[in-house]
Amino acid sequence: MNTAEPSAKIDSPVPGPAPAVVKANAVRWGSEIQSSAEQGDLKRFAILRKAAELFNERGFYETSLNELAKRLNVTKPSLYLYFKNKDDILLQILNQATVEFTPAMELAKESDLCGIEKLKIFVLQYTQAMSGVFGKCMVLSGLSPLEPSSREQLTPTFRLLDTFVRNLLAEGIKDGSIAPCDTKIATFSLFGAMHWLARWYRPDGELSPEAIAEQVFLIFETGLRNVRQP
Amino acid sequence: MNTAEPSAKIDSPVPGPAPAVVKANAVRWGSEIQSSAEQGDLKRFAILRKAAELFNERGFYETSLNELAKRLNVTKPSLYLYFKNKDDILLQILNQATVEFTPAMELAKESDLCGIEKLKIFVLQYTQAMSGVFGKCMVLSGLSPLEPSSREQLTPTFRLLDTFVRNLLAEGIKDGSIAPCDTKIATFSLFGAMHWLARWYRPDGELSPEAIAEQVFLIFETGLRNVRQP
DNA sequence: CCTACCGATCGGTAGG
DNA sequence: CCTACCGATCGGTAGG
Repeated sequence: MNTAEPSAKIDSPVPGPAPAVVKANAVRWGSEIQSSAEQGDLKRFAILRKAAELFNERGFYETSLNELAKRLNVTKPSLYLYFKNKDDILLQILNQATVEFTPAMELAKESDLCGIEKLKIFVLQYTQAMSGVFGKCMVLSGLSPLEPSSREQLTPTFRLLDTFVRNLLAEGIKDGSIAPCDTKIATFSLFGAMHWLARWYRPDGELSPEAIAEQVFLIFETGLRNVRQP
Repeated sequence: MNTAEPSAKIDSPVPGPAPAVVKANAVRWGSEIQSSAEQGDLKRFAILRKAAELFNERGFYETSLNELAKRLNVTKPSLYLYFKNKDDILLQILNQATVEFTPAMELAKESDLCGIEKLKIFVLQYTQAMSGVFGKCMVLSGLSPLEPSSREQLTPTFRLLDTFVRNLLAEGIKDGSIAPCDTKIATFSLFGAMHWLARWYRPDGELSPEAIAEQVFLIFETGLRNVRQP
């Protein structure tokens, strides 16, 4: 008797290809039949989501696969039907994180605005992506627990992310919307601020992710010094 | 049997450069005689330093005590003469980090400047402290690997650090040198930027810690938007 | 799909 | 006699 249906837990505010969630324990031959492949994807995603939650709460190394399995009401060997090993779980979490922050780059790129305005779009989108479970896991667990081979699989994406922002700053400096500055350090400062936010952000806080993102951008946009009253 | 005093306070007056570690097996009655207590302190600090380096390179969990001992040309049991356990090593590293960043608060507080100028002093000092091995370890390893009891021992200091900066911002807003903003988010953004820098900073890079610190502050002080050419 | 169990390696500590 | 340290091995637990 399997009372556990991990896919029933999924509620996905995911920008990416979030699988539509239906009650998986519903009529097996009802109007909304699912192929076993679809069910497998849902289960895989449920594991991914719960794993990210636990990694964020306790840390990657402090979370055992027995614990993860227990929280999903399955047994440890079941996890290996969907993932190669513990490393693979984190890798797929990080892959999901990249899926969720990629629109931030695309939306900024597609817009026909000046540098600082494009940066605003990016910062707002990216910060919100980092407030999700997968984004937070990317910030909190990072790539260091991964085996070198898994890490190398992700580095191109992160390098792209970095150069994207740096180019955006350079573009803004060129079009005059951004003050001349060290784009490398500005880029790192920006990511640092956004990632640090992901660290302490709690969904039950006072401010919404949108409001936080706007405040962060505002500080970087106009600075802290009061120009009117020096 | 534990002969080491894990709770022993770190008396090392070392904000920045570590004491030059001399070969302990050198001339026993040379001109520079050391008491066994002094030798013990030097050895303890040498372990601390090497541990921080390894934790920064590979991570806390990826570094075994055997590996640490090997790199110090001693055996693992020797480590337990100076530390209670692996947890205690990280705890003392973080204690050293707090010793190194505390002057940043004191110097800012002692100065008789306005809010934004005090903030400048703090940011410059703190960023440099974070570019040291102990500061980097604080950022990279963090408090999460610690047992709850060890973590609780440090949280007051970090809470103090946070409120210090937030109060500094409030002070600056009051004296008119800092533009009105959400001090909570500004504080987190600042720490995020400074900590992220510690993450990628390499001593062999182009820019000195001082130059980097100045750039970081400049971005937060004046912002990215070009006010002359809107 | 579960119970049971492995090979490897960890942190920590015994005796000499 | 004490300190520092070694070779050998402990119990416990991780991934699989």
